[in-house]
Amino acid sequence: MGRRKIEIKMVKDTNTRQVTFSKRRTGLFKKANELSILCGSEVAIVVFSPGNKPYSFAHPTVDAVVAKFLIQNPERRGGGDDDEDSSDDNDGGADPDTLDHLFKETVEQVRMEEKVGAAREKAIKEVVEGGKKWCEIGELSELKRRVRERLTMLETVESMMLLSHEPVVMGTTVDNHLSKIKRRRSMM
Amino acid sequence: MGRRKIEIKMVKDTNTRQVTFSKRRTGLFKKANELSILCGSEVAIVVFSPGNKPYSFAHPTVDAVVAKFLIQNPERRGGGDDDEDSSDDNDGGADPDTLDHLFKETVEQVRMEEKVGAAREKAIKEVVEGGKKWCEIGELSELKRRVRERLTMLETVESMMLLSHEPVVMGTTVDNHLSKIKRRRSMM
DNA sequence: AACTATTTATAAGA
DNA sequence: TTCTTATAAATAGTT
Repeated sequence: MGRRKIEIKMVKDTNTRQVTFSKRRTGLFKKANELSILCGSEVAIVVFSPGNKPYSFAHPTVDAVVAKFLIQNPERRGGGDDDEDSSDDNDGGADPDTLDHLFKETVEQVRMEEKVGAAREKAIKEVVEGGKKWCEIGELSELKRRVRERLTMLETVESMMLLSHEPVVMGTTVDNHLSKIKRRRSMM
Repeated sequence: MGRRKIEIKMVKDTNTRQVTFSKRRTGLFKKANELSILCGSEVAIVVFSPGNKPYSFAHPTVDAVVAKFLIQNPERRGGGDDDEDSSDDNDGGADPDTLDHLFKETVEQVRMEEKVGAAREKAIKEVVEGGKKWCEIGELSELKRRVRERLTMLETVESMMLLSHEPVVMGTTVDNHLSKIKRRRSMM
């Protein structure tokens, strides 16, 4: 697509490589934009330049699209390189905004978290194994505090769920539920 | 780029839209592949077809690239639509595999988790606010158990870090550290 | 950053 | 869906 045909292999000259990156990244994002408009599809692209600067294009958002992807593909884990995805043939969507879907989504998001958590553990292990000195333990305590908070939150939600098995008046707020819980607890 | 020029706007005919999607998705992934080879860059693309099927291309992996992106861009949160990223001009890389970098990465990963956690909370709240019935509380307990496990892990790691302030013999394993910790605890 | 000679992607059509 | 092909678009090398 230029004065000459080029082979698709690493461009050696650093300068040329950077220029190629710029031009092609622009082209790629333009194509992605057209695709999202023409077909109304959600798209997310993340790419790092040769100098390791991050660039992204997304519609509506990297986070939204990637989260949706990870949720729909929970069992794609551990795999390898380059991947084209999606099983096979005729386009059938995921289930819509059913309650069941919401719950599954929730569970999958937690699984996702766990994955990230595992990566963090690995990183920490590597550091500790290397026998490095460490001086930011204060930050770790902060993390612990946050995890504890989340545990509390989970327990609260659990209570809320239990309550929601009762008939609930439409428009009832979370706060209402919470005060119900508190009342129950104070009765114990 | 075809027999006629087309306007970039939603293709109305469902069939044509699906065909356009297929062709353009292929083209987009091809371009992404070329970019990653020519410039040695990491790339990840996630896109949903008009029928909501997920497709992805990545080098080396969607997870790896996206995680790296989220880690490097912790403060891009809350934002809106279409985005091109990266501040401005000349390509300067992120810091290499320093210890400090590892720690930051770790902390950012936890932040990422929290974000996902927040999304989950939101989903749960929506369901509970809607006053829906729920029957899978068993799953929630499972989540609680996992969070508790993580808290334990964090505490262990903290101890390991404290120990690692001592001179450590190269080749010392995590298990060695753990037994040291256990010994200390039994002495308290 | 611009400029073009070329190569490449792709809209229609089969 | 896959292939063909006329044409639009992207881009490699150059300035």
